[in-house]
Amino acid sequence: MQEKLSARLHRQLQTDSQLSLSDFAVLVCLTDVPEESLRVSQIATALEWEKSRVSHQITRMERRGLVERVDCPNDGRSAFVNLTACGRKAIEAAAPQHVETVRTVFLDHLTREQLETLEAIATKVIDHLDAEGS
Amino acid sequence: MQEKLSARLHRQLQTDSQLSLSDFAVLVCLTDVPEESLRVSQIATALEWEKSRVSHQITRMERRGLVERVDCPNDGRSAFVNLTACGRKAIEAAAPQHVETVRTVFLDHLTREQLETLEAIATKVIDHLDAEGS
DNA sequence: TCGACTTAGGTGATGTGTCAACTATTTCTG
DNA sequence: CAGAAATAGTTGACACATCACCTAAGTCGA
Repeated sequence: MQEKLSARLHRQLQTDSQLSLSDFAVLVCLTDVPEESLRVSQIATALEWEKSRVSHQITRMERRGLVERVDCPNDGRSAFVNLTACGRKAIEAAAPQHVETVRTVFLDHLTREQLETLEAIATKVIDHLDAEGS
Repeated sequence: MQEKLSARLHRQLQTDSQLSLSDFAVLVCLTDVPEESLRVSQIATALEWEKSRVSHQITRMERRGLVERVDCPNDGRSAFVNLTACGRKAIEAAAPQHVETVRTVFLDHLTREQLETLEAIATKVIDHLDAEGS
């Protein structure tokens, strides 16, 4: 189910908005903060991605003009990732349709009880995975 | 949950047996038939993978000696994929530990009811995805 | 203040997955 | 039977993920 769902959501986002789920995830992070700017490590923490994964992803997104890297003046090691106008436009255009798709291919098929059970499962399994140190 | 689970299972399989989940899936297909041999398209159907994905995967596995390609005498277009001794050894070594990991990181945390609910959810969602033709 | 350690991030190799285009071989049909 | 269409599989380009390793910059104790 999970593989088919991801594939379906990925295809929808890609077709309708030329964004991947990874692009979308990063853009959501950035739009979630008022400055529309985060350091690489903050994105990594938020998404639970490796820093190298974030770095590669940002490189690709920068190439397409969705975000831009800006050196941090306080700390010469860090780099800020800023949302560009193009990136903001992209996610604003993509989000409503994406949310709608999540509903129609997934949420709408679940009863409230089923959703609650799934949430309980996920919480339990994730807690255990996190506890054992991955 | 799903991402963390896949990551965890992948890491276990990779670390303990030098196999990826994809390798494992292909090997399972092959060991499931008495001849230990399938055509590319049969693997694609069984795993619901694109034929191109299968082809790439087989190329990589062939390079490592897990499987081998054999031309089909009846149909010049087809190719058989055969399990090698090395491949059989690999999956026999990997399977018990992998199954055990699936239990300890996932199944053991679910009650019978939760498992049944999850199954119902998956069936419903998958049926719908399949029905809409993608 | 000097050197060890840590932290932030980037890079290249390799494996993985998708798409579009391609070759070669049936197979079907007029 | 000739040519169109379907089928089997491969390939190359690119996006994505992980790993191991690297650099540069800050931090901190002797």
